Amino acid sequence: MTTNNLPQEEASCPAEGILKQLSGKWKPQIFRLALDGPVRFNGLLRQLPGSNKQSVATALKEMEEADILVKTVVQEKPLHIEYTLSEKGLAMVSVFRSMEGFLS
Amino acid sequence: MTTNNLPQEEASCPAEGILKQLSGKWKPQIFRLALDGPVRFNGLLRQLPGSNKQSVATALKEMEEADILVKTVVQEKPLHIEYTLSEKGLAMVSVFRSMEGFLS
DNA sequence: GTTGGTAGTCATGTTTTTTTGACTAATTGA
DNA sequence: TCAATTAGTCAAAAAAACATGACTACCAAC
Repeated sequence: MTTNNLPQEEASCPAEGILKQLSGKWKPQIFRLALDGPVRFNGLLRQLPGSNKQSVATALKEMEEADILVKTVVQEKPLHIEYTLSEKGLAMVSVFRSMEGFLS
Repeated sequence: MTTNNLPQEEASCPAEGILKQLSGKWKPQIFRLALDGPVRFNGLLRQLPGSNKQSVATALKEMEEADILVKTVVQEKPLHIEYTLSEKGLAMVSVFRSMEGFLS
């Protein structure tokens, strides 16, 4: 058999994939805002000073792909899109909480 | 008074600093190896295929500065240097464990 | 029909992170 | 004294992440 053709990360450190899903310049803050309720693209742009469309769009897409956020088209006027924490996302609160003990 | 001159990260998301201390291409794996006992510079280079001196040196320095690892000169022959998990580093195991529930 | 809000994409440029390869310097064993 | 092992540093290049500005497309109000 072949020895190991998984990306070395996953093989040697299970936490590494999760770490990647959560890190980046805007993801932690988006996560945090999503804890307070559904977030929206333009809303995030306003709530995250210094951010930009491209970066927010990328973060949202990656967090959706990682099944942290769920994207929903809301059939109300004005028609818009909401991003909500998935069950997995919600469960990840424990990860964030475990980090809050280390405020230097 | 001034409103808020902290780096926005720390202000808006406490976990963000810790996330930064743990993320990077090699830090999680170094952390994991350090769980099994003291690690050494050349040893890490051998144990982390694809790594390089510069990156390992930087990771070790940053993890030392973040008080995750403690650097010790071991007065044995051959005289060498060991990096051991600090108390804080050891406590951070809980952070890694909290992530291990999310293996996709 | 023009303005303004929704949610983006695309190409490009800048900045940060990571890698490469050469080099240093002390210690040890033959 | 020569070679190997220890643990790095340094400058430069490559790769990845992030930012900028222009543009698209849909819908609603005026």
